[in-house]
Amino acid sequence: MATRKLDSIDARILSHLQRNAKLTNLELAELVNLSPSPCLARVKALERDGVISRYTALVNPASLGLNVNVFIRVRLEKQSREILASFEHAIGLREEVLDCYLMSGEADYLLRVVVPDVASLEKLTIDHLSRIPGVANIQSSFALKEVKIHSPLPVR
Amino acid sequence: MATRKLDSIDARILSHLQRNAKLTNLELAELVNLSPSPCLARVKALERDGVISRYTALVNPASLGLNVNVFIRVRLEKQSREILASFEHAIGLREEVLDCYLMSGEADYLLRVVVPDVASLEKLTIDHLSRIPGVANIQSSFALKEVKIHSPLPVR
DNA sequence: AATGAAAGACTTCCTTC
DNA sequence: GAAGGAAGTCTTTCATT
Repeated sequence: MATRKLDSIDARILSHLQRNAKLTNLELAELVNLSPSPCLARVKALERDGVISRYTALVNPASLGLNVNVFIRVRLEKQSREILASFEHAIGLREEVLDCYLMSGEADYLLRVVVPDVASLEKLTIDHLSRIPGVANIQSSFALKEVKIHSPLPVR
Repeated sequence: MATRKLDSIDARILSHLQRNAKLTNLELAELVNLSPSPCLARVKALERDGVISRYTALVNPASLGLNVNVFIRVRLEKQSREILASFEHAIGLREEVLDCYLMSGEADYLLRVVVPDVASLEKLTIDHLSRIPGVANIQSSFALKEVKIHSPLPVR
C-alpha cells in the first residue's frame, strides 16, 4: 500500500467523508474551500488509490434484534500455516463474526461477534468455533455498553 | 430504541447499503425489485427510525501512516459512577481511541486504538491513559493482521 | 491545478392506482 | 404501500485561465 502524499485539503475531505459520506460534492467542496470539480477529482483519486476503501451505511444492531455484542479470544493448539489458514477460512464463513484480528502475544485471534441472544452465542461457540480444527481455547467477554464506536480515524 | 418491523425488502436494502452506500436510489430499487419512489421512501424511513445511523467512508489507516492497531484492556480500581464517568469522558477526548466498550467480567474497558507507531502507543498509555483517575491496570495487545473487518451485520 | 458552464443523470415529490 | 411522471438539483466533463 503506497503511502500517498495527502495534503491538508485531502485530510479535510477524509475527515468530512468519514463523518458523513452523504455529503454532496457541492457541499464538500464548500467545506474544504474548493470549487466542485477539483474537489471531485480529489475524492476520485482517494478512491482510486485505496485511501477510501468503500462507503457503508452504519446499521443499528439493536434495530435488527442483535442485542449481544461479544469479544471472543481464541487460542490455537499450534500456529501452523494450515491451522491458521483453515481457521481464517472458517471465520470468513460465519456472518456473526463482524471483525477478526490475528493478535500478538499468545498468537490468538480476537473476534467481535454480534448475535441476537446468549443462546446464539452458545450455539456459535459450541457448534462452530470449538469444532474448527486446532482450536484449543475460547473465552468470551460481553460488551455491556458502547462508550465510543466507529470513531473516525484522526486525519492530520 | 423501538424495534421496527423489517420486512424482507428492508433487509435487502440494508444488506446492499452496508456493502455499498454509494448505490444510487435507481440501482438500489432495481436490486430489491421496487420502483424508485417506494425504495426511497423505505430508505428514508430506515434513516428516520435510526435503523441506519449514518453513512461513512471507510478509510485505510495505513494510507494515513496509522500502522499500529492495538486493543487495550483497562481495569479500574473501583467502579463508582464518578470514576466511570470521568474515564469515559477522558476517552471521548482521545482521537486515537476509535472504539471503547464497557465490558462484563472484571468491569474493564476494552479500547481499540490506532496510532502511527509503537512510540505513540507508549505515549498514549503513559501520558494519558494511566493518568486518568481510577485506572489500575493497562494491558495492550497488538493486532498483527486483519482477518475480517467491518463485515456487514447479518440481516435476515 | 482551479474555474465556470453545459449536458445528462439522479433525487424527490406529487398524483394516481 | 407501490408506480409513474415532472421539476429541480447534483454530478461530471470539458474548455479556459
